[in-house]
Amino acid sequence: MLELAILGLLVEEDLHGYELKRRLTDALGALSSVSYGSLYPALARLEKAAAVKVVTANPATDEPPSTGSLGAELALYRRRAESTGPARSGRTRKVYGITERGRTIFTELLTGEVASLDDDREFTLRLTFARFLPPEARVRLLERRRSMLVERLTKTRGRSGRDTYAAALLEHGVETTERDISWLDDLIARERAQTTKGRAR
Amino acid sequence: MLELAILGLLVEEDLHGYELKRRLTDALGALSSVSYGSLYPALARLEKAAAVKVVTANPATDEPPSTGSLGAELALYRRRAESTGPARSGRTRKVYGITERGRTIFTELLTGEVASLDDDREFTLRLTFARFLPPEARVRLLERRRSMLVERLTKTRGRSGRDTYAAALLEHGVETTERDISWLDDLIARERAQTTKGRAR
DNA sequence: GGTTACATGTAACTAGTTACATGATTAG
DNA sequence: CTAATCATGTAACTAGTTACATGTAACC
Repeated sequence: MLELAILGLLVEEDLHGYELKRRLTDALGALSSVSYGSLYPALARLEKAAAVKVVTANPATDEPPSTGSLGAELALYRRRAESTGPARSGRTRKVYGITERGRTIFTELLTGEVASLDDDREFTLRLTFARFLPPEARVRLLERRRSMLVERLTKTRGRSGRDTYAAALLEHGVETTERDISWLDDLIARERAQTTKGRAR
Repeated sequence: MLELAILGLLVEEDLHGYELKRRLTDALGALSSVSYGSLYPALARLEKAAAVKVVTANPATDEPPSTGSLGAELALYRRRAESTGPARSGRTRKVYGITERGRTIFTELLTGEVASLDDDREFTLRLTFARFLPPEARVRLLERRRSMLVERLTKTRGRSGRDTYAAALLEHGVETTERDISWLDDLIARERAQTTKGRAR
């Protein structure tokens, strides 16, 4: 999960560990405030797997040598001045960039039919980076999540709370899940409309 | 977390590991389908800590020697015939009961101002067993959760999604959190009404 | 008499955490 | 010159998972 998040952030811009942590904590928010103790080892693993590589110790004066795809170049230029900052650093920092191999791994992790979408954090993370997926994969993701929630509902309906609190919890859970489902329906509908329009159909 | 759940279930009735697992998976539901690989070691730890003890290999013919508190005796009798079943077993099973020490630990875990309520699962679990808490502690739990959610909201509001998906996610998150807060407000109001009534005030 | 469900347990692994160690740079 | 912030990294721990190993008893 952490690997996916790191790669997702690096797709659009080169970043060093410290900054990466900040983004993970407050951009991806409440769900995953990552610690350095997991971040740096994760970066090391990714580097060993050739998914990322150290770009430089000061990113402000660096070559943007055709990142390969996805119109990321724009963001790259914009950000370099903005938040990675001009030549400012503490201890020498290691700025990481994603490799072509990293992009492949990223897509695999993001699509990955393997993992269970019954983990809310997992789904949230994937949807955050859904813009990097082709439309069909996006719809698949949304629909897999939907059927998972429907299943959860039918399971929950069979139960009843033994007291006020358990009952309130159960009922609130059902309502929340129902809202989640119709929210997904909206997203799916929008997605289909988009696709259909694109195909001029 | 697992320890808390186990003790919570044992407060009302003696159970063996296999049955405990079933309850944890479908009674406490979607949030935590526990595996035997964590359940049995947890039981062993609890036994070593004298929080639980093995009651018997067949619970149907056992002494209910004044469990000590909380009107749990009723449930005890009810359940013994019902789900722990009459003398039915596979391999010889170990039925666990909670000890007086276990009850103390349970209450500590349940009240525990230590743990972070930013984990949704943690809060859900606690509220599930909230009936075993005194009213004041219950209100404290609800209000701690509430302020945590308010804080989450203010943090989230400062951000904006960079594309449709991230934005939709953010917006839906805000709405869900707002609903959670007003749900908590209801529970708190009900709790206060109850307390006031009890005090004839 | 074999499959299914009941039942307990261990070993190796996963994915993170906290606490610590270290050091550079900047602001006051 | 010293405190705060930036920055990277390791070690020990936490809380779970999956896969395996073993065995009983009921169902058909």
